[in-house]
This record gives sequence, C-alpha cells and structure tokens, in this order.
Amino acid sequence: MRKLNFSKKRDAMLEVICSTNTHPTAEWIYNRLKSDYPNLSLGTVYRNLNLFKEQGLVVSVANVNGQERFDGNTSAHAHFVCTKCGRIIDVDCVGGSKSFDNRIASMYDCEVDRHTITFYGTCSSCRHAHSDSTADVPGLK
Amino acid sequence: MRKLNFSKKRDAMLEVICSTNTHPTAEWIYNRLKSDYPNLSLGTVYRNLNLFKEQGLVVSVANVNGQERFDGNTSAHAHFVCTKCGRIIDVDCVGGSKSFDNRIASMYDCEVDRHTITFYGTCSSCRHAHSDSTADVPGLK
DNA sequence: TTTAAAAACAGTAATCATAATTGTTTCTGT
DNA sequence: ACAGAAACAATTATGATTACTGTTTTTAAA
Repeated sequence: MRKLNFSKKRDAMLEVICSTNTHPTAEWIYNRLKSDYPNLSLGTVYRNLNLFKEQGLVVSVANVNGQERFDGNTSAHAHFVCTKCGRIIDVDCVGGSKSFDNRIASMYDCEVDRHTITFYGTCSSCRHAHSDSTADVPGLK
Repeated sequence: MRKLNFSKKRDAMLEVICSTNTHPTAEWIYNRLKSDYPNLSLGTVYRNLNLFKEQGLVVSVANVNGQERFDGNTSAHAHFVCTKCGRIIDVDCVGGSKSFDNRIASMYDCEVDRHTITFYGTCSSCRHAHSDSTADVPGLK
C-alpha cells in the first residue's frame, strides 16, 4: 500500500467525515470545508476519499440517488436508508459479525473482506412528515 | 400505481432478466436483446428497469463500478460481489428474514420495505486466477 | 372495425457524478 | 538546501443515466 504524506486538507476531510453521522456525499464534505479551505478542489475530495477507502479509514455504505455515501465509523454496523429523504441512519443491533464472512468464504471458496447490511424504507421523520427536517441530509436534490 | 400497457420489448426484457443469474447491468440487457430487437433503444431499457423496480418485479442489488446491477429473483437472498471482476453471486444461506425488518422498524420508528445483505471480496475464479473466465460478467471495463 | 386517448418507443441531447490530466506547489528525508 | 515524491487546483473528459420530442403501438370503447 502506498505511503501517504501529511496533508492539511486530507486531515480536515477525515476529521469532517469522522465527526458526523450523516454519511455524507463527496459534495457535502466539499461544501463543509470550502469556507475553511477556500481553494479546496472537488477533485481533491474525490481523490482523498478513494485513498481513505484503500486504507480502510472510511467505508462506502450505500449509493443513494446516484451518489456514493461514506462513513468514517468503520466498526461493523448496519444502516437504514430512507428512500424518501435519503437520510442514512446507523443500526447497531444487527449483524456485523465476522463469522458471517467466514461462513460465506468457506462455502463459496472466496475471500470475504467485509459485508454490508442495509435496510430500505421510510424514516421516522418522513412518516410523520410534519416539518421538513431534512436540513442536514446529504445528497438531497 | 400506474397501469401498464402490454409491450413486446418490455416482456423480453423481463424474460432476459429473470432467466439469468448474472445480475446484469442495463447495457448487458440491451446487448442481449438488440439482435432480436434491432431498433431497441438503451433509453427504453433504463425506463423499463425503473418501471420494474417500481412494480417490484426486479430489484437493484448493487452498484458495481458505477453501474447498477439488477436481479429478477426477488426472493430474499444475499449477494457476494467480487471487487476484482465485478461478478455477483447469489448467497442463499443467510439473512432474508422479515423478522429483521420488523425489529428495525419498531426500534427506529420507521417503515422497512426490504433489506440487502452484501458481501465483498475476491471470488473463487479471481483467487485461482488461472484463466480469465470473466466472459459473461456484466459491467466489465 | 374504426378511432381517439394513452402508453411505448427511437433517437438524440442534456445532466451530473466521478475520473483523468497537467502543471504547480508543498512535504519529507537526506 | 535540495531532490524526489506526493498533494493540489483547475480544467477537461468520461460514462452512466435521464429528459425531451416526434412517431408508432396498444388499448378500450364506440
């Protein structure tokens, strides 16, 4: 694996990703940082996200409306995706065991690196849809 | 839900999707059919795929290298995605229970329509990589 | 069976997320 | 300080998917 130099912007990116639980898009991260780093480039965000994935610092949890969604919390946990508003919620009570992976590996003679468990449906906010509380949901049209 | 007219091409699409276990891309379906339907349009394939999803006739199982992958087998089952060759393999021995969904629904006060369980790793063929047996894998670059 | 409205379609152009390229700047170890 | 590596911005390119427009098929009812 490649050796990485230090980089202020990359650090800031990781900081942003790890301190939110909104499972942001590339663009959300970009918008978050461009006030602090006015000459940040979207290309840099994409490139660093790929590096983070390579290094296992960040995982891709879903693709919602054509946009990849990332998570800095790499501990094994599932996700719920609201198909109405695009919100992604952590689900900590199910799956996430390595024993799944091992079972599949031996059954199918393959190497299993990881697995994802993702639920799809309508979130609490959207069900009770009183107020449009989608302010902080990344990837909204 | 919308009322659908009959359509030869749409029928053929569904037939193709349901009689393969390769979890094809839109383009793979298009290429499969264009010998029988020389004036089939890729736009038609995309439009009908979206209709199939709406109607629950087909599910989207993964997004591999930026391409959506479909499955005409809508019975609950998991998938293994080879990150080397893009192959997707059915995994029939895990998950798929509605009780998961119900548990999440009550815990998070949400409506759960479905869930996906997806394993990522290196498939048998790619591990033993003697021959390039990726002939029928959709979505290969 | 005409016939008119609705839906499906081809062909094409437009979008939009992401990737690649290029030339410049910043690190980092020596 | 300096040379090579990595990071970066800016721009351009790519490629999957969607939207649009005018034409053809399908449908159901007269």
